[in-house]
Amino acid sequence: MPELPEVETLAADLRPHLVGRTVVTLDLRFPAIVRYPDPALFTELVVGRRIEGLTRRGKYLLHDLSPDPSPASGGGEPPAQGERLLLVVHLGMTGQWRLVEPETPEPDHLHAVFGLDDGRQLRYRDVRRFGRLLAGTERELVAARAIPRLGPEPLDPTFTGADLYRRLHGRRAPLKALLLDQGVVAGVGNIYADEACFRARLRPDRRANTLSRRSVTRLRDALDSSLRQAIANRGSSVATYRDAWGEIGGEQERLQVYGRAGLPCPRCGRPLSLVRLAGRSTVFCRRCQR
DNA sequence: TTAAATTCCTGTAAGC
DNA sequence: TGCTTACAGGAATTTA
Repeated sequence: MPELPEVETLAADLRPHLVGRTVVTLDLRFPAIVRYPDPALFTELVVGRRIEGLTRRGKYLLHDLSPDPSPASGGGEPPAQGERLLLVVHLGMTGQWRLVEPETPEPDHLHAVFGLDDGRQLRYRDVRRFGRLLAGTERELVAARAIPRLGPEPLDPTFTGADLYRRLHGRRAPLKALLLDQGVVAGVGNIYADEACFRARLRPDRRANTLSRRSVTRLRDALDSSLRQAIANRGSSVATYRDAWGEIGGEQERLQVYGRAGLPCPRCGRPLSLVRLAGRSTVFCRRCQR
């Protein structure tokens, strides 16, 4: 599933190809994949705009669009904070965002095709349709609750153990449930929540309010190293994740606990346990994680 | 406000 | 072989 490292890989790969391109056509095969605004308005907002930037926030891909459909050369002042016009893509579980030549055969479950001014196509494909497309200004999307308030970026150097501790203390939910809460920290999903808990040697079912400051600092560092290693390996392809070129990542072979229930713990060799937590399968070592 | 449960969605695999 | 069932899970929504 696409989590922070997978979305980061997509953004970095696509950025040099997309920045400067203009969206000239949009073929919405499954209009309900557009969650905001309505599909007609979405099309109106996106078609004719130039893509001026591509960034990631949490698990969201943010495409900055030119403020004017037919921008005068030279450009004006950059938009005020919150006024950036964005094309937003969230991949959900099985979403794929690919840049292809137009003659590339069409796969099943293709929901949107964006034609670019260089002839290539940006295709949104999503078997389970948990993903979504949105467009609007940053301010508008948040005000309309089309995008939730997101917690800090775990790889931001200003995100400290003390910061995470403040967000966890007083919460009685299991640690894992809070790591999955995008309002606590953005971009972490089931894979890297389990990996970070293992690295930090913390049981994922520990009540968050029982964690010491020291443990939470270890957890912050574990999140950082798990996510950075995954980015270095171009993400995990555990199910249907593919990069912008349709290729798989390399991190799935290096995961220490996710998907390895019953297999030996990489640290102590005892079989890894499987439990259900926050509605998610959760794998951890009963001996190494306390 | 918080926590837990429910819902959406379809391919895959297990069981009979 | 063919059918049924459980399972995978991000996050919005609902319930307590």
